[in-house]
Amino acid sequence: MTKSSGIEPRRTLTLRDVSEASGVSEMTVSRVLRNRGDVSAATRERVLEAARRLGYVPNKIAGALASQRVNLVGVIIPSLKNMVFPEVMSGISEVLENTGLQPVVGVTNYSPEREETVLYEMLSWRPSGVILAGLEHTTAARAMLGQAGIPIVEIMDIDGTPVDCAVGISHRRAGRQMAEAIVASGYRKIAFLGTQMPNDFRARKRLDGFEEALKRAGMALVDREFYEGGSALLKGREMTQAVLDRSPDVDFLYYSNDMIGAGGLLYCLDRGIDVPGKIGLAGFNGVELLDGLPRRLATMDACRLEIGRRAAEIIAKRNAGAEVAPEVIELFPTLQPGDTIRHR
Amino acid sequence: MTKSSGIEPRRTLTLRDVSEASGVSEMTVSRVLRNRGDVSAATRERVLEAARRLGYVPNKIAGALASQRVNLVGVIIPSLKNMVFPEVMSGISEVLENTGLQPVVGVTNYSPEREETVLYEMLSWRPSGVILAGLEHTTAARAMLGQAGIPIVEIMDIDGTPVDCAVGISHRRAGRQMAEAIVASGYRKIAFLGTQMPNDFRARKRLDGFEEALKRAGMALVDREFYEGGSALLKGREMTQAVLDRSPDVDFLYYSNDMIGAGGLLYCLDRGIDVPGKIGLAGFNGVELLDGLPRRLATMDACRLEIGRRAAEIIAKRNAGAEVAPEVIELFPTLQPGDTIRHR
DNA sequence: TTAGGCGCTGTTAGCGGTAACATAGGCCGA
DNA sequence: TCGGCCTATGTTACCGCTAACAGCGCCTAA
Repeated sequence: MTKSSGIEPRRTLTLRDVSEASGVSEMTVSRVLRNRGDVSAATRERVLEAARRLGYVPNKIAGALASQRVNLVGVIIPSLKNMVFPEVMSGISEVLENTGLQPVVGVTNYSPEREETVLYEMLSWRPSGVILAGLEHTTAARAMLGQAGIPIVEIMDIDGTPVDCAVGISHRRAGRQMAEAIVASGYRKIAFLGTQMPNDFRARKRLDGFEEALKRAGMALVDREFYEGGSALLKGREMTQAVLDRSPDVDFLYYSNDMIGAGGLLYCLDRGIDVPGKIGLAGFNGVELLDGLPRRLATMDACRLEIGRRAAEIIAKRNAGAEVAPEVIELFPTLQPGDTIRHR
Repeated sequence: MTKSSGIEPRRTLTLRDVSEASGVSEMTVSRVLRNRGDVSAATRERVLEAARRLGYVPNKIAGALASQRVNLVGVIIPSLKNMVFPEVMSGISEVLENTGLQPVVGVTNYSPEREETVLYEMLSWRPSGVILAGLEHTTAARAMLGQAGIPIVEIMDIDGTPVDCAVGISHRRAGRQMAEAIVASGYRKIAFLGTQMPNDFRARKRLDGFEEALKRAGMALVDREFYEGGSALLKGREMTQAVLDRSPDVDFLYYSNDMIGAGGLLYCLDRGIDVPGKIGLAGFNGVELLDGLPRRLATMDACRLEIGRRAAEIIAKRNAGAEVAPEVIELFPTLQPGDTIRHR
């Protein structure tokens, strides 16, 4: 392979190429391409034509270095497989779309160490802001966030102390509310089914709140079951079976998320169990999927879209120059009783 | 808010700060931080200590500009809400993890124009490679890809001409195979249920292949139904009801994806319809979710994880200096008959 | 007539790193 | 003793772009 025919992009194009092709200085080209400063219509046209013809793509690396501005917002979340996070992303993208800012996603797999690494990596690109899930981070991560000198928004959870801003719900309260609703409906033998993950702090907090409310009502969980990995729907079935076999007198199953809750619901229906008469069920998140189930699972909406939106708005506002004080925005999930908690 | 107490990071730190704090040149600090070149153990220790103490985070923007190397790989996909893509991402991340390369996701919402914009944005960061879904792009996007001078891998689909490399399955063939299996099982009145999206080229190709095979068997679709947006599971129910009401003699429902297929399956079971005796069902993708359903939906695995892996491997190999020729890697999905196609 | 302003364009000096080369000392064998 | 070579470190010149300012013609109001 020596030299092939025709016009070939030997090296990637720079402003200089466009400048030469259009007969103006690099600076003028830069101004045209960024729509900044005054450029005559004629020149602008000439430059744009040349840029288009050459197929010039600006080098943001150089631009960012020179201008000390980077239009990126780091978003750090535990996983993409849990539908919750793509929905948060939607909210974020939607708001950032009109601000010139662009989200960049990093995934931690629920590992604080991984989060620290991802954060370091992100900060090294000097983004205009960072949005990250949860309030629990390694010491080093907190230090980095504190030093970064950019807006930071911790999302999903507000039970704790944020580094800067926070947008989310109180999972402890959510757990409490669900417990209260269940108890009020007359259920007495309640079991919990959830993930094993020690780093799913929010699920943990929901359980804490749940147990706290039970205790206050003079009750306690009669059984609990945990899982790890695999198809959540299938795990929901398996865990439900395990619990019902082990504790036949259970009359309510509280799941740490809707997916396993849905699995449990399908299992109960398969078995012809009277839901919500004999056994009640509830999940958490309010995922869209539930709408298609034979019966609507009781759940609580985690305000995912709204959380994303609000977080992005904070970043955008700060980025536009507003000197906003650190703030905590609490959103309030609504309990959707569906058809799996009996009324009374 | 004037001046607060203590050590405050007035401006962000640079190599010079670390260099001054540790008494060596910037170059030596740079070498230590990148583990490149010879540095004495004593110096290395001193530098690392200083960097750690100051909380220095390298500036990759400057580094990238100077070294002309960017360890990013752009990944452009239609959506994060369709579980297929997070799974492809997993495959990509898994492979890139050990290469020093890092994926950066962009989402197009199935819009070619949006894809063009996202691509332009990404290329302006001069990534080491680009992975993008599908073979259909705007003319401008194709031109950019051709000019970029970096490895490009188009994934998911191989029915067409890639710009550079491609990894995927033949959706046309997949549709054909499914049709053949259905016909071979004795079903005769077949309906199609799918998305409205004109830009889901792969679903379109599956349908094309499907109809082609039907035609070859002397048959044709007896009905078809399309949807847009909303909960796929619920839409699957609704569409199924619509089709069954309209065409009561239908004996097979072919869905363009598993999610609506699952909705259809739940609907049929609710109605007490004999599946697969009276009506057979099939979807596409082989999503994990299906494992938890009361009955296993027939489907075809789209090789998502493997596609992600292979694509990332190509980028990694090229990035490591290998002069690989453009290649097309075809993967072969396996038909999983599940419990919703009758045997015979 | 002229100072001042405006519209447009160019020049200069970095942004914060890294490649490539230079240098200083120490050790070795011939 | 000396050249050669290695190790550890420093120096210099950019990478491609933009902020900031300078310059030039032309118009306008005093």
